[in-house]
Amino acid sequence: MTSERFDPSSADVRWQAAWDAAQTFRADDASPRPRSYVLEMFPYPSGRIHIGHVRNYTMGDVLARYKRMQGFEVLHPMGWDSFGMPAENAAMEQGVHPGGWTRANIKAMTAQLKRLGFSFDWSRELSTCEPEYYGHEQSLFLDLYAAGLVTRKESAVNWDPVDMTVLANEQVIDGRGWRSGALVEKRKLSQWFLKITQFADELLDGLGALKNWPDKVRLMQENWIGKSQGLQFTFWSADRATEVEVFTTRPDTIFGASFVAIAADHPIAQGLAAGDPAVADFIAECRKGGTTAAEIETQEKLGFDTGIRLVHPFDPAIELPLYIANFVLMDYGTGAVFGCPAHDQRDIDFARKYGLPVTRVVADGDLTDPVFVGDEAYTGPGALVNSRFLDGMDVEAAKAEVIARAEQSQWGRGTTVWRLRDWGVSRQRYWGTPIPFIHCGDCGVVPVPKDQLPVVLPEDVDFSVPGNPLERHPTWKHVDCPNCGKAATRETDTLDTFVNSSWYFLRFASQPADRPFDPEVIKQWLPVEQYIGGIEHAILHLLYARFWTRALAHIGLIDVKEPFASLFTQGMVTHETYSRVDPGNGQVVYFSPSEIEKRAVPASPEQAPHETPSGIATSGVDVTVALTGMGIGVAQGSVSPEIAIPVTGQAMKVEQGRVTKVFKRGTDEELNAGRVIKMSKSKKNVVDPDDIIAQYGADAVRWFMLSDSPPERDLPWSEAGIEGCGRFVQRLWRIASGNPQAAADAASNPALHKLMHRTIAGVGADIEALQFNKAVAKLYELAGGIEKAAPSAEKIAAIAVLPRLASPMMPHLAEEMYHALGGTGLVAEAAWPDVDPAALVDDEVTIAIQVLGKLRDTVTVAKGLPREELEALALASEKVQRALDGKAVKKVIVVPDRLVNLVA
RNA sequence: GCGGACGUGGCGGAAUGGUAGACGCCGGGGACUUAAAAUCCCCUGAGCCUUGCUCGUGUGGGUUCGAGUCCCACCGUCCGCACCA
Repeated sequence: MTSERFDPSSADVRWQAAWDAAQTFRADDASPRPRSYVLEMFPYPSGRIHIGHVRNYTMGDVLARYKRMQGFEVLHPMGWDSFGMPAENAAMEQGVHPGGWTRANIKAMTAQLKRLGFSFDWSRELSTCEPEYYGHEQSLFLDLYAAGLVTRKESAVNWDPVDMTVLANEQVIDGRGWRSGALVEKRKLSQWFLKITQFADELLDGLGALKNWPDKVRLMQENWIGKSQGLQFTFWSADRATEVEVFTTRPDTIFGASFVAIAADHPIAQGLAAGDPAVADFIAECRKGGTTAAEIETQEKLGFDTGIRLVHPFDPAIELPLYIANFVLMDYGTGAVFGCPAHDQRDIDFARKYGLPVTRVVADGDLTDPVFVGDEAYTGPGALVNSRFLDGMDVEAAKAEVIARAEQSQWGRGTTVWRLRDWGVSRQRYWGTPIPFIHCGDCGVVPVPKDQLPVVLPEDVDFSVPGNPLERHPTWKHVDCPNCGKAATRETDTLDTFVNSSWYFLRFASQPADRPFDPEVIKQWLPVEQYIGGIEHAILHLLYARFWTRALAHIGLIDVKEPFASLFTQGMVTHETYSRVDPGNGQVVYFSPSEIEKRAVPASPEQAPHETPSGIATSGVDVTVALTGMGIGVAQGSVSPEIAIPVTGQAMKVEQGRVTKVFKRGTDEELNAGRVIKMSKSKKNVVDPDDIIAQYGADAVRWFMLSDSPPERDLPWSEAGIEGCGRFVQRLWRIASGNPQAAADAASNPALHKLMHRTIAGVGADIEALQFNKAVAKLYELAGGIEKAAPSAEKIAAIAVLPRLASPMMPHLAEEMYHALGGTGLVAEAAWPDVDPAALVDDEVTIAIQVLGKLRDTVTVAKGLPREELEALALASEKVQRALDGKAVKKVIVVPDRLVNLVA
């Protein structure tokens, strides 16, 4: 019972229902099978599934399905990272409730995901905005608080005085709120922090064990944590009235010091400013500087000599001027440094500008002259010079010596400074996890008792006025103090949404109603065997999740320390862009590539004004791209003339097949074929997954996501590419439905037998290595091999194995093929085919014969032929003799079963 | 500026130091068809004096019997960080 064509529109839903009915993808905690936890980063419910999600989840799905076929009990869950700002923005813009908006989005996106046939265990679906999730998060937060890992401290935030809200750094544009346009103020607020710095060392050391993480991500985290070892010590003025604590990673260069500099925000600078308007002016000048990358780069080094002189710790006779400098950061180290211009580029820039001494203390080869020439600091290795007792030591020895002496004389100590800050988790926002604390006039900050959890976010809130709706809710924040019973108020800050995503992988593994998770169940699933997501989460999300896992292990709730054994960061899905500068207002207008089709039209109206564009390129006529005229003065919805762009970039208007106008290059009407970039609404180059599933079926879309580009690189979307995938789906279907009867006397086909087993082994290895593009190529080869083969038992066997090989990637088609071939049950539950190791061994090999490293001939011989025979065969070749041209062979390189290279 | 990745046909890309361009897309030719779609077959890096030869993996050097692959320098593209003491 087979139809001519595979019809995804009926097959997809049919098999999705079958998997559902059989509970195929339900992970069983009680299963005797070994465990495999495959996880993709869960999405924010923005409204629509993006093609990038499709790529991400397809990769995870292939691995999860393959692992299941390999006999693993697979946990492959899906859920929603559903707290966050877009819901509040929608509430303000559209007058809807954040919860309603979010839940409607989840519903729509769930339907989209189901259309793709992903093998998710939907019974474990979770949504972080529901009390069933965030209530447990509050409980964990209280546990961390009890363990001393949560603190409250004053911290500066970006405050938008019009919207009455705190802004993230990314929301501050040119010093103004992105929505209100109001000048942003720095405000000090008492905020909640998680003590991630307490785990800085562990988080850094732990990276070393994450062998299956991309080096790039480990390096980014390492830099983010930013460990620096050095010496912290105090400079005093001769009269002991001023002391400046500095930190340096180069204590060895202490005899090259020529100034001390403090940040504009440093207490000493602030103190001086109070009594001296000139200092105050200078500090104001420093603050003016922008904070963007480009501004910092071009910013000049500025300094202000305070007039204060500090004495050198090793010799009171040496005095150093104390400057206030704009390049010193208050929030790193101690907010003060000593400058050694000869060996630090920043310091030499500063010293040259203010005429300070530049003394060489590390020899650059034979250069030992104390007078340092030039404007480029020497930061390389060398021996200490001009440094008294340090002379002759190498840099490392000198560092150790200075630290030892400082500690002995008690004016300094060896120390470690981190770039990593404690994690501020307070958000003055409505749509987040309420922080479970109560402020009492008498008792201070009191944790909400666990039996009163969850602290539920009220739904009846008002977004018509700016500010945090929790603040002005009539009843919500008013509670009695759990401690003394007096009237008190709830904390109205909510948790950073990164907290939600810092432990969701635990809740997926185990979700009892009465506690966050069951440690015994966690033990059998964690760590996640393979985590897949975007590189944009290389630092924050992945660092926070690692921290939470360690913190929970630290307080004994779990005993896994690293949540993700392997990490894979996939590339983006890109698409071409088309744009044009609108001559009217000078703004760039984008056109959707979906409106573009290739066709030939005359290159100019002059050339052939009445030619009808045909589908055929003829010589002398440019191949052009025709674009319907959305956005070029044509009202949407009307019948548009077309805009055609020849490959050279010149655009023309085509009406009813006639070129009526040319948008000349170099004029203000030029139309540009832009770069291939990430899909984005504003560039009008998005492709909606629903549209392409409807057109080609889920399997073709999945297959495209895996084809061609290596998964870590960007994948360029193309219409031709997805069409090719659709064709391959049909091709496989024809193979399976073609009824390949082997004639009784048909010759056997050992080559196909080998190809089949090579493919089974290769596809499996490629999937495990996440090299899906290679697995795809191997399946194409097997399909081609089967099609070319004459009827034989091997051909029947190869066809029979095809559904199982295709199942992880094209699950709906695979089920259909499996049943067409008489399979019972579900191929999704079938075992991955066995490999015959004997079939992987070739008994014949092709030997390359080279002369002087250049290929001259090949011979096919039995495997394992001895060297002498290979050599003789090589010399017997006519082509080789011609290449040798009578020259004597001086040397023969033989690589058995591979090649012979004759050196003449 | 610092750190990292990458550079192979018209395009996406294959290639444990050992036959460069697997596989796919595009393109060309043919078969089938009244015709089209679909499908199938063949060709498809460049050049040439075409039984074959020469050149060819960003550029220039090097190591090697042999380099897309290893080393050095440079050019270009992309990404991350950013005055971190």
